[in-house]
Amino acid sequence: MENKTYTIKEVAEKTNLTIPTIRYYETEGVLPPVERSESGNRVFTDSDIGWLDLICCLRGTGMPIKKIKQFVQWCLEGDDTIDDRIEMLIEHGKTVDEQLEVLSNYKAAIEWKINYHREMKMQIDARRNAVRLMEQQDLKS
Amino acid sequence: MENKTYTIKEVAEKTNLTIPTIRYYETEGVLPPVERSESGNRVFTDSDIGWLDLICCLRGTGMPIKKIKQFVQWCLEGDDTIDDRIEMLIEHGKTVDEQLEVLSNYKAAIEWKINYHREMKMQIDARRNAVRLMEQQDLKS
DNA sequence: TCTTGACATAAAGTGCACTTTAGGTTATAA
DNA sequence: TTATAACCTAAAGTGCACTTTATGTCAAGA
Repeated sequence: MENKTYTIKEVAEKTNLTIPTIRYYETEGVLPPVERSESGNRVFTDSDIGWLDLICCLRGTGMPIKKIKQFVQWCLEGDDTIDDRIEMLIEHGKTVDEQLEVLSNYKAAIEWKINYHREMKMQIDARRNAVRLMEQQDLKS
Repeated sequence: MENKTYTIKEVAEKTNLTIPTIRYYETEGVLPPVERSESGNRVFTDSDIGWLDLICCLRGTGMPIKKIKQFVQWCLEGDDTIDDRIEMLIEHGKTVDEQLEVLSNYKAAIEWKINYHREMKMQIDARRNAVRLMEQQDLKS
């Protein structure tokens, strides 16, 4: 289960990234260099998929590519960068907390809007029914 | 408190948008046309600020400008669009729920990473201390 | 009266994160 | 053996949401 390798297509399916995006991440240095077969094709390992999962996590929480690259480079540089890495993660975690708060406030505002519109709709329907009833009255007379 | 008017600068401060962004929203038709003074300057009301708050809420939850424009246009068209508006808000609300879930999963992953790195740091420090102690031993001998 | 600051417009520019295109190599299957 | 599919690179293109620039008007204070 550990030494399995994957083609770029398989990795794309596993990570929900497109093939060009994965290549782009590697050429940008966000994804560390991937092993190659004799013919030059990328041969991905579970470790590479791990890096991509990390990249997705950081991207999905709004971290720019450049900063992710910085973090990954620190990881590759080794022990001396451990404090920098921890600090970056903690700082980033705080921004994610902020995003969560902002987002749930917006969510509440949207719910409020929905209810407001629903009440509006009730009134509109009531008015239409009233008009319809009046028209029926007119027909009868 | 209701008939107060504002300059574009004041609105920018109130909404945390830049002046060009507010103008951009109006020219794009996302913000309904704002009243003008005799000299052609925009004169904002609380209602305009309300629109901008809505726009910020929808933008901040990932709705593209075009769709916001659609929603605002529906609002201006009146009663007949009430069902469309409610449907859009409900659908959008669902995507916000998804965003919240994804984001809190990512947040958990980051916390996990932080702890992982902290444990790593403990080991690195322990190893460094061990080396330091051994060097002191060497000096004594 | 003149200058300063806040406003205006139209059009071009920017930054980011990909995506698309064009052209080429390699391995398997009919 | 030839065609097809999966991979490759380098470079140009795209889409979105603004932002910047260039140029001009207008009202108020020195």
